[in-house]
Amino acid sequence: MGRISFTDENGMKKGAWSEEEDNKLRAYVQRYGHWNWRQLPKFAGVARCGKSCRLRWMNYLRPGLKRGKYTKEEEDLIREWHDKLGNKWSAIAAKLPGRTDNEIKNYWHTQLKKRMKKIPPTKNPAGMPTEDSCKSEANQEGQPDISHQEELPQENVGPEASVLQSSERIETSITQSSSEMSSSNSNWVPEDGISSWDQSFAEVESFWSEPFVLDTSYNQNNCDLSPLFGDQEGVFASYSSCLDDNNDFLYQWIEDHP
DNA sequence: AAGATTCCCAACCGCATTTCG
DNA sequence: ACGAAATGCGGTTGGGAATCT
Repeated sequence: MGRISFTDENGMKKGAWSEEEDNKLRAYVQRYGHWNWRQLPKFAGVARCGKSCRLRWMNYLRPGLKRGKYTKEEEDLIREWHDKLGNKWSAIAAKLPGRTDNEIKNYWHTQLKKRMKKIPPTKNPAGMPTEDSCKSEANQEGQPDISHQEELPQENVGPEASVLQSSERIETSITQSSSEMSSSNSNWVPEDGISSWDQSFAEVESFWSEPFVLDTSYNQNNCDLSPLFGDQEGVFASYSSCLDDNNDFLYQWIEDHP
């Protein structure tokens, strides 16, 4: 399914993603995170714009995504939260782990919207604001949008905490943590004590200039980077391990705080 | 069997918001 | 404080698959 792929006037590929492109993007993001979507496609060896890569990762390649039919519970949740929040798809998606905003949006338009015509809208039990009032109230007087009100536990310290402090958006934290770890939080130091990211980056620069080689033996929890980085492997291994831990933590936290 | 229509969903686009220098 | 760049969000579109006639 999807659109026929083609190359635009800037040499950027558009339309449906090929398996090869998916593999390149997946392998790259799983190893190094999305430190900068704009630059990422260049390093990942994908002829796509950053925006397109981000979308593909978020909606299709990201680990932990559920696919297929919606359960009754999920359907009820969507109805309930759409009632409260309106078309705040990303906020609704945050309530359904494993589902993307795009997916929920599509589901709403193709399934629930039709059915809602048959079923009268559910009465708002707690007098929650309607879509419109929610919108206006949330944006007044500097109040954060309701979709961004979740906060993470205070007791978090260390690299994770500094990342989390930089973002109050839980749903953003899930997917953005790795990029912030490296780009926004540039003072973060890998566990092995190597303090200069730039230095390390420069030392392995040859990697970036080499054509991308898909490592099919890649294992998220046990990736052997030695063929690529030699002695620098530790930098990236600890970096990627930190990213994984951070993501796991966030996913777990969301599970525990529906 | 084949053409028409509808459904579904991946992907694009434009705008808003956030971040950074 | 300001502007540019990066990122995120929601609406819309395009096209393959499924269904209907």
